[in-house]
Amino acid sequence: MTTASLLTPPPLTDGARRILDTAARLFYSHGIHAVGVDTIAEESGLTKRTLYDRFGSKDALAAAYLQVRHGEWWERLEARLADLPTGASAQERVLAVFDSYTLDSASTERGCAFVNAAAELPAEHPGRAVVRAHKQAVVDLLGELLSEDAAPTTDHAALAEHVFLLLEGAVVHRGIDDDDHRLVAARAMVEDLLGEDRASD
Amino acid sequence: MTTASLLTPPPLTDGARRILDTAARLFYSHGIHAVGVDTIAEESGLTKRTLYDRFGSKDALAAAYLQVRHGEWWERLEARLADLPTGASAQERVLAVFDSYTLDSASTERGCAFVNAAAELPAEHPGRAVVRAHKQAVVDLLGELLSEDAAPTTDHAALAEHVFLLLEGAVVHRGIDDDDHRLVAARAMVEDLLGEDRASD
DNA sequence: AACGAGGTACACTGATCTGTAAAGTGTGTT
DNA sequence: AACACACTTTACAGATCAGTGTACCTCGTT
Repeated sequence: MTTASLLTPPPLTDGARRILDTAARLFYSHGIHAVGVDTIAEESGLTKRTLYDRFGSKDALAAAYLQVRHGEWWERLEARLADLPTGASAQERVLAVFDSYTLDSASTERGCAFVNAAAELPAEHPGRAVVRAHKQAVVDLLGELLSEDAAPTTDHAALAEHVFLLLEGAVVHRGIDDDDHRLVAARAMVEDLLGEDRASD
Repeated sequence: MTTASLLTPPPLTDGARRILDTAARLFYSHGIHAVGVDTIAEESGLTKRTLYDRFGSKDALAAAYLQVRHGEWWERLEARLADLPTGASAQERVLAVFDSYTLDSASTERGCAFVNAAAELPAEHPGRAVVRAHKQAVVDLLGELLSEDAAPTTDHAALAEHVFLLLEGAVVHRGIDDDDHRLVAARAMVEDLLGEDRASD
């Protein structure tokens, strides 16, 4: 409930939507501090006045950007999960999370949008709450995927944290390295990790 | 050689040192974009003129900040490794890397300085090369620590990558969460990981 | 005594930053 | 006809940004 409202942007007018999409693209590629509101207005084909009428402040726009980013990520992942054959194992479903990064390289070129935002936003910025909510949602999702068919003896929460940290490390370095080799490597690690788990069934 | 020069700042005058120390503190706490050169000059008790005479540009100063940051991190870690009893296992030595984060909380409050910098710096910024060199040095170090007494059957490089990703994920989230619980958890995961490895000797 | 190096003081440039003021246009609804 | 709404245009405020020019001071070295 709290999380849902934190991760869902308010209803938007057409113009606001265009501003937000433009802001999302620019914020992700160049960072939030590096992009001015004038640039956003200009590139979206709307005016700064509209931007402020709709969003109130650059900080609020940045927070909305993170909400949009979460929404897109979540949708892409759910679509990928839905595409799996019925009865897909927990392992296959968790690996689909990694694939959603390696296969959509354009949207991961600069690493994790949420980590990047947290890196440059002060503690009191409204976007930081969105970042925390997003990360909590990812951990929770991994926990749910793992609890569906895993052995009752395994600690699903701990395993989810392990997979989560591998994922985070790999995605972050996707933004530092020039390629996705760490994502591929992390995927293999998780495959091993969950393979061993299943072997102990 | 290349790496060493990338990670070592040039010799500095006393004033330059004070400017750099001040910049390091402010850049880490608030981000590079968020801190102006006027603030750095003022807080270091020197003038902006001196800053530019010594460093030439803010970009160069930011790159030097990352070099200093790496140097301090490396020294702290070497001291911690030197404090270990002689004949300490690879596991103990790798875990010391994690301890260097959990036990020096002030310098990790905002997560990984290098990841944070990469998040806000454009691809062509000189600091990015320092970030990559630093991360390479960390992976290499882990690989060396692990190869010292591990079983010959294990793939040290792959194990080092695994530990590295857990470390990276945990340190990054140290800057997002309010506590170091993920660092503690990651340390335990590595303990397990290397424990199993030793059990297969 | 001369000189260079490190540093100070301070005014300044030109650009860019977030945010606001004021007045007006077009469209659809009641 | 009246009104709300989304949005426009132009202009501006006030701050801050990185970076420079110039003149001067104080050392230690030669």
